[in-house]
Amino acid sequence: MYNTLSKTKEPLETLQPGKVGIYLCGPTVYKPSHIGHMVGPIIFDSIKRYLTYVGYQVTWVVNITDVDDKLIAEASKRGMTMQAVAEEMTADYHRNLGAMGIDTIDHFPKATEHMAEIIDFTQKLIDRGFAYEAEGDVFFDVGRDREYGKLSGRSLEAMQGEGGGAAGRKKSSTDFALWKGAKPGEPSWKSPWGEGRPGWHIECSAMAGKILGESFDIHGGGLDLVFPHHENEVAQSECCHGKPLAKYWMHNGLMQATGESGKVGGRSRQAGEVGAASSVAEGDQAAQEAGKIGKSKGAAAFSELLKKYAGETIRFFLLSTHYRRPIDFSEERIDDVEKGLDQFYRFFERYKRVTGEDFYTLAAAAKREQGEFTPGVDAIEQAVAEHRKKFLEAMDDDFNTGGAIGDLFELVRLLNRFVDAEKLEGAGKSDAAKLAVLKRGASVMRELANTVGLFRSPVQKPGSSAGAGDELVGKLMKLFIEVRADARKNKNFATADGIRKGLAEIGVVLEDRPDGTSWSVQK
RNA sequence: GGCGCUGUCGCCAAGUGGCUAAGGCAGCGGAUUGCAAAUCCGCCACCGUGGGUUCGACUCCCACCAGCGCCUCCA
Repeated sequence: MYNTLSKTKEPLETLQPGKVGIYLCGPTVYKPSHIGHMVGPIIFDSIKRYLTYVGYQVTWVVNITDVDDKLIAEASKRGMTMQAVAEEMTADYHRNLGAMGIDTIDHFPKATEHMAEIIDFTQKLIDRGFAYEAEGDVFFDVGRDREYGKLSGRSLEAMQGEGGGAAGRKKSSTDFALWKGAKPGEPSWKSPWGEGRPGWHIECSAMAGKILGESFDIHGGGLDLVFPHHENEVAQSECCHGKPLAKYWMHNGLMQATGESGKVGGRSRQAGEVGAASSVAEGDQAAQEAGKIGKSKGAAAFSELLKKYAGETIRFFLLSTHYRRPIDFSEERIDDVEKGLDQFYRFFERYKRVTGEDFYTLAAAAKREQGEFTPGVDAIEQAVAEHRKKFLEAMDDDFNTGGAIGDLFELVRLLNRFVDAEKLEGAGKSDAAKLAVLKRGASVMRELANTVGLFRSPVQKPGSSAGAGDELVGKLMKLFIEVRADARKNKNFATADGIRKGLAEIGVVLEDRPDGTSWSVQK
């Protein structure tokens, strides 16, 4: 796996044998989550599943930052208490995770529920000389940390800023707040330094330390958090405990909003070479349109996206590329991915028609070593074994879900080909031995998909399900199909095609098979 | 300006110092079908540009070009 700290891939060697502790930076709950917030959770949900499959016992923590300047601002804007805003957005976040099938997170610590730990942590840093109080604020003294900058690869000299609003009280502009004194009317907690609230980074250090220990295995987050958030976490935690915070740092690429402004940005940059200063603002504006989702004003709430796409579609979309790579977000792209996904869903339906069994509840190996696949005499089993191997190799190489999914596609095609070649579909065909081969292949598919949290249950696509489950609709469709079958029998194809065409226009697709006609609702 | 990432088929996207550079979407041809749909088969890439290292590079190094991120509170 790739480690931001060393900038190389390293083998996973856990602190405790067989156990992995993961801390992922969660959201600051001041606004509804957008798709960018789902990237980390989806990736780490898959990583946890995979590591569990490989044989580790994984503890995964995602924090909820529910006290923050932005939250205070949002609360006053909406005339609510900070707590009410936080609760509303936390609920939104949980709904989104649920829709995504992310149910492997073990702990969701909240900053406001860990004030004692945060204050204690801050006090320790003061006691050890790494932090200082100034008029009710407490700052981390960056100058005291020799290793500061090791994660993000920055030198202190290179970082000069004006120090924000608290410049006057800081020893150095690079110092950051551990504790902020409260202004009148702001939510606050009692502390040795007066009423106040925690700074941005401290809650992660305090809660990670409490749940996972002073040192743990993997710390994750978006690439944009490397600096300053993670750098500061490292600084305060390692100065406080005198030992490494996390052994591995994993950072996911950011979701980008696509826009036609890419060219505009390029042009203004070229202009900037001539008149350096003047074009900066221009460039920034272009970046807002084409840049990452987090800064894009048009970032739709994730819950809106879920009205259009199934959670699994989004998951598949994100998993289809490598986690460290930035992804451009556009609905066309998700549409494409969804079409590919349909290939799997159709196979699962076909599987049921052929074997009479449900793919989703198919028994499969839960652990890697249990699944070692010994091919039988059929050539197809050789191929299944190879795909399993390739899939696992891809996942072993820095969780390459994109490559792994490619193998899944090859696996479906293999299985489809087998059904075709052996003519397993159709009335009266039930060669038990061949069916057993199919089942073994499908169970490998089941096993592999489980490792990344895919195809866990049948998906209802938004927009395509309207009425489909309705009993009356079912009866009507049955009637249509019978009438049409009659027409076909009498070679009255004009009528038959007319029915099919008419239904297609209202989004119902008929498929004629040797053993009958099936129907489904398209989006 | 500093630190870093990326550039592979029309679009998306794996991957490798040397045998056929995955896969998906789109497209084209075929099998199948009364016609479709679905499925299967086949076709569709001189790996940003220019140097260098090497017996050999798309893969390593350098330069350049293009796009992108971070540089104090965005996952």
